Amino acid sequence: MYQFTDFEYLNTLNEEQKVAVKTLHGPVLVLSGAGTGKTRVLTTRIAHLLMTQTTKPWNIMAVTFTNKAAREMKERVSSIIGSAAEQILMGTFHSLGAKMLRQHAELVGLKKNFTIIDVDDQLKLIKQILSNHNIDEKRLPAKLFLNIINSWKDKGLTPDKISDNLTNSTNNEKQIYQEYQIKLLQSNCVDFGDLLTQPLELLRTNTDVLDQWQSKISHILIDEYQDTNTAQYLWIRLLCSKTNNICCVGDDDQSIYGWRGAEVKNILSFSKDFENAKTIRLEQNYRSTKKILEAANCLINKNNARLGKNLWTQNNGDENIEISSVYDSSEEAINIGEKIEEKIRDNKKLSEIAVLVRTISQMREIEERFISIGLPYRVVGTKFFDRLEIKDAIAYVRILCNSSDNLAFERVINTPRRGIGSTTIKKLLDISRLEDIQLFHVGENISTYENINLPTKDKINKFIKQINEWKTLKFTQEPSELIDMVLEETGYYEMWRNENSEDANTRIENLKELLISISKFDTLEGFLQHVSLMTDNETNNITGEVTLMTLHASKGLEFEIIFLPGWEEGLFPSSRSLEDSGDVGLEEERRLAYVGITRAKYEVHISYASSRRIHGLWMSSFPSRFLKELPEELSSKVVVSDYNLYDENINYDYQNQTSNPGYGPAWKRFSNNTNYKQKLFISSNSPKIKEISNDEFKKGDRVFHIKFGMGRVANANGDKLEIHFDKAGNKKIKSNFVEKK
DNA sequence: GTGCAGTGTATTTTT
DNA sequence: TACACTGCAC
Ligand SMILES: Nc1ncnc2c1ncn2[C@@H]1O[C@H](COP(=O)(O)OP(=O)(O)OP(=O)(O)O)[C@@H](O)[C@H]1O
Repeated sequence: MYQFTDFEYLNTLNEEQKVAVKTLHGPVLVLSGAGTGKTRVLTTRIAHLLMTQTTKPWNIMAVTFTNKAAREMKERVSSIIGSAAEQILMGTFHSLGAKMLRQHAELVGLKKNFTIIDVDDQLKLIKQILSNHNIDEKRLPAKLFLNIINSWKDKGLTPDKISDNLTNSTNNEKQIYQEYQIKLLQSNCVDFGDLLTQPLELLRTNTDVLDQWQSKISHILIDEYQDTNTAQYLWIRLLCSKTNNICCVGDDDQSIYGWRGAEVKNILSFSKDFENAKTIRLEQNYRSTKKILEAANCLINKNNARLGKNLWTQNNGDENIEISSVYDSSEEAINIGEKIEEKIRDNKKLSEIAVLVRTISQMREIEERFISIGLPYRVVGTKFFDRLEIKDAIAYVRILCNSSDNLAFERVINTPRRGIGSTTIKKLLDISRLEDIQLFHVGENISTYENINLPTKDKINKFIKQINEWKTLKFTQEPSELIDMVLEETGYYEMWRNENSEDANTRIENLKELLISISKFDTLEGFLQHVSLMTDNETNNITGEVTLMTLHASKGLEFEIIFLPGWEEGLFPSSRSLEDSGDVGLEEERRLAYVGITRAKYEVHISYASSRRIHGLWMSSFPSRFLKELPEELSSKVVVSDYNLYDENINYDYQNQTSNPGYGPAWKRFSNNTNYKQKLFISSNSPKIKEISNDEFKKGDRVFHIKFGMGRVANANGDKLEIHFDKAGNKKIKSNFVEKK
């Protein structure tokens, strides 16, 4: 027997956490709010399972939401138990699924070296199928089918399980799905959804495989359980049904992937799904200050579909949530930049500051601002591997590793230009489809086909010959050297060099960067298997950089200071979300806001702009309804510019947006507004809107503000004034926006 | 088969 | 705005 007192890592836990960690058998659910130490429970529990010798590292399967999270968890576990942590099966559902699938690939008709394709390739494949069916894409866009197929996969539905009442049979959805799967199989490819459905099918239809895995895995641990989908749920149910040793942690209020098939009901019905489950609720938040936590609780309380919880903290801190109203997105970026510079002067670490946005498109302007003021930053989740030149290069890797990969073949055959144009490619595709052979083999036997002219055949032969030569070199050459050679010999580098532009140079640099990441792998196959699942860029943040990312990507992370720009109706909550899913969509948006706020330890800075450019048009925007849902007494309002049109208390008809006064392109109204041109001048020419007025303000002064009218200075601190307005209440305003009266 | 001009449409979030 | 797609001239 062991003694609990021996395990000093348990001292870092509170009593409830200890219960969760020490319950080593049976189903355990830790359901609790943000920052209550759920992830810490999971990490410590893994260590405890090993320290108590309850099981072996290779018998543990731990599922995280991102690969990065898996890496971090592995690091933390090994800091407790040492290098044995390496042997734990740890990763995302997708990466673990891929692992299982590679082991048993032949059972589902794949080869071990199958390629994982991305959404772009999925779409290309569907487009090909639709055009074979003469389906008019204007009427039924490929995207529609993509969404349907993906959502079926999220539910773990293979084509044979699609019953007719699930489909709109006139659109042939089921048949398209079937053909899509056949094409994938022929290319020896899988998509992301397959990494869940195929392993599930594997376990469902092969009892010996199921047996083997059930005996292998003694304990399953899952983080962020609220964002699992049906396919994932079914998979882990099968895996753990023998031992029932499953421990899930999550928070129903942080479920933000419903649009991707995540089912909150998985976490809500855990104790029904797993008999004798122990449910543990943690209530102490260790991350945020009282004010932040209360504001977040108050907001999430507006959701109806939730369990509800008590959260408290001992962390004091007197910073209110700061809500800034700005004129437009450019001023917003400037403002964030200034605030961060202030933090630098206060000796805050840049690595403890993050800007969380709703949409990726918001990032650009902020990035540009950071660049122009020389502020170091990093973007999490931008996909290096999504760039055109990287995809081209990877397509070469793909065809060298898996010659069946039709999509890679198609991408590469005329890149760079070889004089094999769309007509020829169409002929090759037709042959491939009619004779049911891979494009590459069509190419290999090109001389036997009649309807292609000789010069073209020569070009194709030459291309195939090149590929085959490189394939033999795979065994002798370093992977990165080989790809460097491929890019040189194909003339791919040259194609960009000839362009001789700034853009082309960056592309060549990116390719060099790619070679560096390839060189970290022993084989091209190894690289390829990782690259399709890799999303987070590895940049370590030791130098100290501000982090810029989407709210979705921020899940599970924490920072001292958080900026949340773009809290405007339409953007956040996103109008698309409301249109598509109504109240359900709204509640998910609100959870997203909750996630955003609860990332902060000490400070939250929210901002909203009156005007934002959408599709190149200036649109006026109203403050997000979420602002009203934050407690008044916990927030401080800052008016950054006196040209902003609304404050967050404006009466706005959320149900019927177009009925609101002034709704529509802002230029309509602004064109009649003399301030408009003046404002444009200021925002485009002056890097900082900071013409400190010479007027000294002191407590008690009467002042006038263009929007809030008359008021009296309640507090003056340099150019920062706190003013009691006669009509508009208390506001924090910079002195250059008010006049002394 | 290639290149370019003109048109239309889209931005929600990701493994 | 910005990029993907189409149609046309060479
Ligand atoms: N018992 C504890 N005592 C002190 N600090 C703790 C304790 N448990 C966790 N923490 C700290 O609290 C913070 C939040 O922990 P953790 O990330 O595990 O929470 P979480 O519940 O997973 O949060 P979220 O749901 O927001 O992702 C971390 O900084 C962690 O180090």
